[in-house]
Amino acid sequence: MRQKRVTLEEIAQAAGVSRATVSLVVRKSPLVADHTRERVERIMAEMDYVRDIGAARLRNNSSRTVGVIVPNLVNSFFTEFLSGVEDVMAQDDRVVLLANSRDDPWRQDAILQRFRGHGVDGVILCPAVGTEPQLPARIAGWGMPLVQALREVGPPLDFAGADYVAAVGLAVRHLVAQGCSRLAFLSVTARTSAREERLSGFARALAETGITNAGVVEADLTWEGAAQSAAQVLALGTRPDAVLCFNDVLAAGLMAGLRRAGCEPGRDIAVVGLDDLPLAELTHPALTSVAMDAPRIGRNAAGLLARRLADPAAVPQRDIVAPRLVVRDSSFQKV
Amino acid sequence: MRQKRVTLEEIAQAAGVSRATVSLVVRKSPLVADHTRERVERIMAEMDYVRDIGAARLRNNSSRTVGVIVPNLVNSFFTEFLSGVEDVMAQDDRVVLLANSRDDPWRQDAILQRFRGHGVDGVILCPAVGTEPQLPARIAGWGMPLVQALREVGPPLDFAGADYVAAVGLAVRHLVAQGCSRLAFLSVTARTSAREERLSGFARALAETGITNAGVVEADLTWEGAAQSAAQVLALGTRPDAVLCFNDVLAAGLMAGLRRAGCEPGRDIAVVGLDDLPLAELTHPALTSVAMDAPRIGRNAAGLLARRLADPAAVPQRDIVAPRLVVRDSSFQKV
DNA sequence: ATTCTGTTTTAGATCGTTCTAAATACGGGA
DNA sequence: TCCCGTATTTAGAACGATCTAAAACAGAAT
Repeated sequence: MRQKRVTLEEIAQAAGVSRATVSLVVRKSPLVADHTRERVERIMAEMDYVRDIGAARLRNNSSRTVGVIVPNLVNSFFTEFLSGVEDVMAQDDRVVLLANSRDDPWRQDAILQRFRGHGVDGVILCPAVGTEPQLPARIAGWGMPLVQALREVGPPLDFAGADYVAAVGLAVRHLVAQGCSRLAFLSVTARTSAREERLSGFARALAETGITNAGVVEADLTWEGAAQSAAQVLALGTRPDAVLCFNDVLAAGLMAGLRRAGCEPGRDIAVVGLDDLPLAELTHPALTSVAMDAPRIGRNAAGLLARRLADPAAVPQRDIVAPRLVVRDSSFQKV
Repeated sequence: MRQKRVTLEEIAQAAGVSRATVSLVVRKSPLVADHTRERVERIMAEMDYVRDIGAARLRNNSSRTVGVIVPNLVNSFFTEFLSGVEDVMAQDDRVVLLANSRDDPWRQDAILQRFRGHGVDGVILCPAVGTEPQLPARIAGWGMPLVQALREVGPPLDFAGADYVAAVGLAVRHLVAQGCSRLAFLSVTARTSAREERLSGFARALAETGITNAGVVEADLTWEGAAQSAAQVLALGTRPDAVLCFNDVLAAGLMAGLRRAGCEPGRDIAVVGLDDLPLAELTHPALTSVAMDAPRIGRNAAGLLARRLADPAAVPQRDIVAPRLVVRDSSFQKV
């Protein structure tokens, strides 16, 4: 039932030339004479030849395949990121092997081994929570080019991300301009570089503006978790008049929780998210957020990996996208 | 710089056995003696051996790789579906090649060729809008096992989807129970099997309940497109008191558009979505929707493909998940 | 005709695995 | 001791491409 594919040999036979010549045609080498190239190409088209990339890789060690590991396929930030990666890779005639680590370093390890077995040319990794800092070095030891994205462990290497310190700064300054003076931060339990960065951005922005830190509350990274944390937010020592959230998912959950508690977000308290997911437009009130252009980060990551593949010795590079404040209704109090 | 990998040959050398024996160990064949197996396995671990699946495929024709083609990575219905697929495939020690057709049949063709070149064992396809009905036959001609998901073209073959006819029925009956009597349907411009199924479900449900069809409006499958269609909905010959939408994204957009037009959804008019995306909880009012369990459909699709790979001659099977009505606030009028 | 260019083409080895078919080892039983 | 069956191991040929180094072929200059 399973067909066997047309091979170089068969094309060669049909065209009356050698395998090697056909191979040159496939790879668009300038060495072959025009008339031969034409004839061979015609025959390839007629016989529906498809080059076996696996076999090619065995010989020349390039599989035109890259692995992408994300911790999650539900949060649309990751899927938009993924979309950007896939986009560039497809343009470059590469294929994406996708895997979901579910934020589990153990699964992540298994995935890496699987990718290794499949001979990927390189990997784009958003490291799972709890990833050991030595991982990038270990991967390098395998001779596997690596780009980290969105999150990062270990010493600085190729990395594509967003400037969350600046993002938090934008948000804080906006809230201050709205007249807020007691800011809280809704953080997450999961320890990632993304979390540290936002927290340190928050501390710095408060210092720069001289505004009161009303406290930091932690929630599980789910809508429900955030909704439940509303009570803690309201019970903080100094009652905040604005809450900056780790991301839009938490912000949306928090708003729902606040309203349940009889506190109307956007009127009684300002709420600002980070990432500007599409859902920011759908919440009520519409959520003020800081846009990070996830697809762009994905494209950057793909670009970095391409660069690294082209020149394994290149000096490490970091591509950081700038944030953009998107003002909606959730931060308009005291109109 | 690029390391060369440890090969069977090297392991064989170190263990003082032949390549063939090591290969048997790798594949967990019962043929090897226990003491040899142990020794070889120990050495493999020590030397960090990783089997080259590409090379293996070249010989035995199974790459443990499957392609997945989705038309879109933004709509979370597709990404949840994808997540289900990836889940099962990972369990089964298979790897997912992901590609985004962007609903473009031409791109879709290019992707299929690329997958072919990579020697995927099979493909899960959600056909792009405008896909020719002969495509499944063509793919079969290549000897490439295929499962269609969510949408479908050509004669019935392996397919994983949801029962949208029933889903629409649930929604209509719910609206009728709420006292609605003039139903409109907000459809999409893109012609897919998914669209036809919902429309015919709508027609059938109206016939069964004897309710007035207030008309069908078409919108682009975007939040903005739906918002703009609100005017058309309100201008229908018979003014509808409920609108059933192609999916939640359209429903959310429509609600925004209605409110802009001074018509409060959930009070002046009922709105019901399909799919029950996470966003249904975030809209205001919270959106009544019919849940389709996208990850489950993904798992089904993966299961169907696994079955087909195991037995290429198996009779075609269709896995259809049942819908579940989730009542929220957008359909509670006349409380 | 011969030598010398430069352009095209090619035979054959090679990548790392699996398959086939056959070889070898090990225990009895005759 | 020899033979036979079962359990284990193996040599060598695949798989389909690419690489290397060399061969064949042109045309021009001698």
